[in-house]
Amino acid sequence: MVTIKDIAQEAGVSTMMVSRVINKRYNQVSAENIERIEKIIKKYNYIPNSAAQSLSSKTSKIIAIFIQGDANSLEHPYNAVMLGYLIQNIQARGYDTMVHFISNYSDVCNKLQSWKASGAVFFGMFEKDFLQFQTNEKIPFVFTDCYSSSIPIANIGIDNYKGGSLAAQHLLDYGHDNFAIVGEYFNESLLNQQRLKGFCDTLSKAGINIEQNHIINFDSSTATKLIEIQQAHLAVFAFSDILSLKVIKQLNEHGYRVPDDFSIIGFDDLFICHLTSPELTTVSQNLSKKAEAAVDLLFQYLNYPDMPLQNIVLDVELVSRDTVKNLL
Amino acid sequence: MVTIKDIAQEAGVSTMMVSRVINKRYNQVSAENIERIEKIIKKYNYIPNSAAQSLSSKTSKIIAIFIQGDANSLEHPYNAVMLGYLIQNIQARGYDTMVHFISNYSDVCNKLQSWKASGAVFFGMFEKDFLQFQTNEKIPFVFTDCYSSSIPIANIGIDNYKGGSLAAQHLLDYGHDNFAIVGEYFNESLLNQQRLKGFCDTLSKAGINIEQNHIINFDSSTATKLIEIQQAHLAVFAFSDILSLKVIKQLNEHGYRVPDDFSIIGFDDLFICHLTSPELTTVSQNLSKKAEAAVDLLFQYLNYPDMPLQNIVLDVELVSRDTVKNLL
DNA sequence: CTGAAAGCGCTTACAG
DNA sequence: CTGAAAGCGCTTACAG
Repeated sequence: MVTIKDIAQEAGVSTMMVSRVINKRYNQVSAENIERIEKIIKKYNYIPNSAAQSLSSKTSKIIAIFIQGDANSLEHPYNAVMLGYLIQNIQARGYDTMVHFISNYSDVCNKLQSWKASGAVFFGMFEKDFLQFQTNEKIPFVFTDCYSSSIPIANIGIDNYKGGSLAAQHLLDYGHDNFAIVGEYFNESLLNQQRLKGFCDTLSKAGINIEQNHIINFDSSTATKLIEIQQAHLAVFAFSDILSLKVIKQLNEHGYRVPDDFSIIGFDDLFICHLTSPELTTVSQNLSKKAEAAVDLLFQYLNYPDMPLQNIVLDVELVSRDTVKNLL
Repeated sequence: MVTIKDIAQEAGVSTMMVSRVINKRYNQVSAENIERIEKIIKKYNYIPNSAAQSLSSKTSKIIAIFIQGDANSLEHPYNAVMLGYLIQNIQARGYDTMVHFISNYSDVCNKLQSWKASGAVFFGMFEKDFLQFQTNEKIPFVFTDCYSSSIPIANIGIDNYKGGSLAAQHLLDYGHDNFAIVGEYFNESLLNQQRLKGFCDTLSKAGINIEQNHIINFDSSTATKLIEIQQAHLAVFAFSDILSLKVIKQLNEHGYRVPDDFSIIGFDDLFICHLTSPELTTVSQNLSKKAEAAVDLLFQYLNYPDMPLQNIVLDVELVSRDTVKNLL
């Protein structure tokens, strides 16, 4: 295994010179030496030992990604796609990515400490305890979709209120006046509350109020409930695309059709929704941009540790496809 | 930051004793010392520096996962789920996972060398060049779904021939006598050829031969082709679940219904297929087991480097759901 | 069962 | 622009 010492020897310089070239501190090395050293590096296909670099510099070019839960998390396309884009963006910056599933606080600290990671990205649901990291560790953290009111954190999120509002407006535009909402974890998630509020506020402005029993926590009897409250054509706002598919499936099993009997509008705009027929009308968020923004923000903290914590809110847009019936 | 030296000092022993305890070489330490040292480790919540460990031991508890392609690879649920299970199994063994998207040979060598990874898992499509690793590097490698005839590699695959055969038999059992096959990359992938052969051989035994124009390379005109060759009810064997969904969608757009007008049978049995209606009949492979087998095999090579290269073939089974019409 | 010595391959901090 | 010295935090290999 060729080391910095071998390169230095062959170049007739000190190891420090080689180190400077490796780290692209070109202003500290003569042009002549840069060229000579790089040539030898290439000749031997020399790869620096990351562990040695880490040990002496007390940091490493590793970004840790923490996913709440276990492997099943990646069955949800949202998480899988998000993970993919995060890794890609991290890789594009010359850093390596470690991925960990976690279930508790100490797991995170261990992984971060032992590898001296440069930074971390969190995604999935995190309880308040998790958010405290920010204070206990000095390495930069970025959360995604963590909408916490109490604790200031660096976060990349989307405009959930607007998403709910766009969904409502679209349905109103298509002449709907009979609504239901299907979600999960209403109480535990600020995200859902924002979508709900955006939806209800917009309907409210049009003089429509949603009754409490039209707000449904998804389970196996959701279709039954929807059918019960269906006086006329009912428009359902589901809080994710996957949830939309599940609802459509349940309705189909009861012999009802979308969009003929029920309209439905989802949230996320996952690739998978293009494979269904009818194609899902949905509130679209751009995961590619979201991941990029998360990594951008992380590297800003990496370069400027004293930068104040930011909560970045990305835009959403409505994508009209085939699951909302035009009643006009 | 507390180090092995601090622990040793407080325990009144050498750093070697602490190192032995950390590495669980308990037979080299007195019971008394084990207890004392472990208590102090816990007290300070001491976490070993992985870089230091790696530098002196010339290895690290890192497994690298290489995915051919870029972030888009994870849009395919198969890849995403597989990745999740792999990470989970690696983590369960106390190792950390680095994930890399790769497009060429040298990327792999760099990553493996610089971190002194203990082993690597490959998934996605790999050309012959990639398979050569096995000889150029001494760290253990496991491929998944790499069906190479020429070069011996360690691989976890499934019984694709049987999968094709099961699909054919199921359709025969349901009274079908009119068949088509939809796949991708027929020529580049031994996997597809095995599925094709299993399917055709089984039909052949029943006295049925598939005409060449019934073997279709998927594109946007696939439904048109299927409709053209549909004399009676046509049974389509698609080489993946995702492909099945795409075919169903195309057929729906032409006004045809599954399973009324066409029957379809997929391959993989992804979670996502339970969300569609009708639910997909498919050849099921167990990704959880596949990932576990891959990690098991990798660790066997890690522990017994001289073990001969194995090609493990996992079983598949047919899962009958709602996309195949019973013609009897 | 125990420990002193040397070294892994780099970077930091300093001096010139 | 250049380099000698020291050290990062562990483990290996050896001796007892």
